[in-house]
Amino acid sequence: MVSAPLDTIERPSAAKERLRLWIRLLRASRLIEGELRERLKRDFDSTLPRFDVLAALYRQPDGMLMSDLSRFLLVSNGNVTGIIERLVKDGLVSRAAREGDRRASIVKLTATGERRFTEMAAAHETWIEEFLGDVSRSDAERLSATLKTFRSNWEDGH
Amino acid sequence: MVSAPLDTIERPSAAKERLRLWIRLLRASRLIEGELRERLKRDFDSTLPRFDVLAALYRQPDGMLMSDLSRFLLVSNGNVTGIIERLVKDGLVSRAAREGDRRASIVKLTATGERRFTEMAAAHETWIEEFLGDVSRSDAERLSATLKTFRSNWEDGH
DNA sequence: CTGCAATATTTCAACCTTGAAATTTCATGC
DNA sequence: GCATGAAATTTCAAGGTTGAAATATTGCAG
Repeated sequence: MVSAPLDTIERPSAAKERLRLWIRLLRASRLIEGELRERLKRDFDSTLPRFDVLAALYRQPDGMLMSDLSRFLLVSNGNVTGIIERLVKDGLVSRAAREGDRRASIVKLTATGERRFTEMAAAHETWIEEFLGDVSRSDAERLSATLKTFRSNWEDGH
Repeated sequence: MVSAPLDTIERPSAAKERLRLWIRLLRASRLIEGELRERLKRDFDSTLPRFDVLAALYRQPDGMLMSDLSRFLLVSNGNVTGIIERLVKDGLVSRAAREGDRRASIVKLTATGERRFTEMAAAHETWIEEFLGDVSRSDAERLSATLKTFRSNWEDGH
């Protein structure tokens, strides 16, 4: 037993590789998020959290509960309260008590909100294409699959 | 010319694939960030932004300027001001005017800060291994390489 | 019915974040 | 010397974020 396993000598451990991955993942998201934030502000006088809420509601024409939204977006309840408040004030979202349950509110896009969102979504798509256009289709598929697996495993255990 | 190109019929366009990639990237970072935030709070009564600053300073024993920090961490100047304020109050970071230039402050870890950071960093590594342990070494390497390429291309153009 | 746990949301303090304006200090051309 | 622009940082308002405590409503066991 003179030598350690090859893995620990000849290249970074798998753990180090995963740590490096996390750091790059974080930096990439921050770069992209920062750029998106800037453009949403510039072109639509809006924000990323608002965009996320609109996107979630767009997929659910029958509306969502506040708690549905916070679960789906991975943010706290109190957070959603504030964001919805502003979207309602801007006329992009409507809010009504759920039939027969005055605790729950059902939140929907208004017609204006829907129109506004489709504009934002179109711009968003071209921006992402601008940012990630250099990633080949096969890389995108592989990466995407890895991240999906990660998330499934994660959510099963938590 | 009866049929469109195969790409557009048989599977999502490369652009859609990249959009999907972005969404998964974002969700993965948020899941991990959320979990890290929770544990840093629970075990060290600290936060992710503070951890990031300590990590940056740990790599630069001679200290950094406020502006170095904000550039490296991809956050605004004003942001760094507040975080450093709290770290100084907690005794983890020291601050002094740069020799011969009273505009600039050089920020360093204190001995306490260095000790504290190494504890946090050790925990951080085991957490990341817990989160990403299911990602194989080769997947980690591939993903990491793709993200690195993306970032290089990005930073060249901006 | 009535009390009490569960559910849905809001409130609040503390912190993070940005971008723009203000402040302080430095460097340089005249 | 000195104005004046550049550089480094701070300040500030507006918004995003969390987690814990408070509020309001519902459902249900007895």
